[in-house]
Amino acid sequence: MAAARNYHHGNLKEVFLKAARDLLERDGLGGLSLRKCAEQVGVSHAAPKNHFGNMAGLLTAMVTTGYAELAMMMTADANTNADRKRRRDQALLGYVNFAQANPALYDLMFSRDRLVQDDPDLLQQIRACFVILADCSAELGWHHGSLEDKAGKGQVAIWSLVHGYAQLVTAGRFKKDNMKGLSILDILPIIEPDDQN
Amino acid sequence: MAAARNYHHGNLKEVFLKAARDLLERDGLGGLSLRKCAEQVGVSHAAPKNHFGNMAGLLTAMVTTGYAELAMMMTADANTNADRKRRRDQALLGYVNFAQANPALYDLMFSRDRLVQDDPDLLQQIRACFVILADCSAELGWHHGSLEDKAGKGQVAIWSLVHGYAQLVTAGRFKKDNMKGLSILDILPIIEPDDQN
DNA sequence: CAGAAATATTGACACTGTCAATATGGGTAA
DNA sequence: TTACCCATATTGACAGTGTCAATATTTCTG
Repeated sequence: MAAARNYHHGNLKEVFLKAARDLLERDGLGGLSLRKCAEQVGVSHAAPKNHFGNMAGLLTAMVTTGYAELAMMMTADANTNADRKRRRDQALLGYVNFAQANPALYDLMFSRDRLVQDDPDLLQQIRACFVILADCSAELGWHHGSLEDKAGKGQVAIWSLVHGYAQLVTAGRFKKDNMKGLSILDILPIIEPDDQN
Repeated sequence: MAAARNYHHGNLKEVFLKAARDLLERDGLGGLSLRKCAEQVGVSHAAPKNHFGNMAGLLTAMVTTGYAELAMMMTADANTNADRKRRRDQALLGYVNFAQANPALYDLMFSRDRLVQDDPDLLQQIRACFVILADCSAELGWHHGSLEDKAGKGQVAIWSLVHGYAQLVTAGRFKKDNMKGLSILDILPIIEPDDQN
């Protein structure tokens, strides 16, 4: 069933995905190629066609697993009965940790081309991540606007903030002295300014 | 001086850059190739080597002009003697407008690979943009922390927020009913919550 | 056990970036 | 003007790429 033999590799799809992610993080998207992955795994250059169709299919599969892992990183400590604020902080820290651990994949996860944007699995994983983030924005201390307005603005705001922070920090854009060492939780108070006034 | 003839095109660099940007926005980064640009401009496939060295050089030149245009979009109305808050809003709107007008280039501007990251011109243009953004964060209504801390946090926060918003909105991630139609200024009040309490 | 389906290989093709060698023409100094 | 240098453009070649059709091998199924 799960035997790695000559023909019929057995679990080529998983092994190929892992090799592709390693190569992506090592050499960047420009250094990733189907043929290099195939060589690394030890199969012929056309083997991935059966599992991924084409390059866009491979990248989409990689990104889909990325969103699944991102959701796991955000909910790693969710089973502990901590209060909402603590769980929210854990989710945001997990989000940034994922981006820092997989910077090239994280970039690819927000690419407009190269992916099969309407892939059902991909869309589902994206939605799952957004649901977690939206929950994080539920109790932002906003003071005006209807409930619906506050919800929409809060979701846009927290997603923009954490995504922008994650991408910029992994890109090395925060290197000035007064910016170094700041975590997402340090700049999060802009969303809850009345916290300890 | 600026004559487009057979040999010695005259202003090939500019024309090539424009063709590359058109192709980038039309077909995405994956659809951009030196040879297509060369064909479009009407020169041989190796002509760009003299001006850009290699593909990374071309992309770096494109991104550098992108940052220059971004700075212009942010300061378009700066000469009018409007108050600081109005200038700040104009800068943020200009930022998002640039991203929406050049989504593929904007993505490339934050790519970690494919660019010559230590190019002096590129670094200078990035710095120029950041200075404008940092100025926008100068009067955020934060209530605790030292002046230095507030400055660093404010810069990280506003850059993260506007970059995240720009990339997510151009990626089409804000399509839910309660998120549609929100501009960067709609979610900016999270930074100035005491505004109209 | 036989045929079907899944999976992997081989070979080919057009396209890509890059480089060396060559050709062309503009700029400059004699 | 003339002769030369140098910037610029072309040509040709090469290895590497994704993709596809045709074929081979293995597993699954009735």
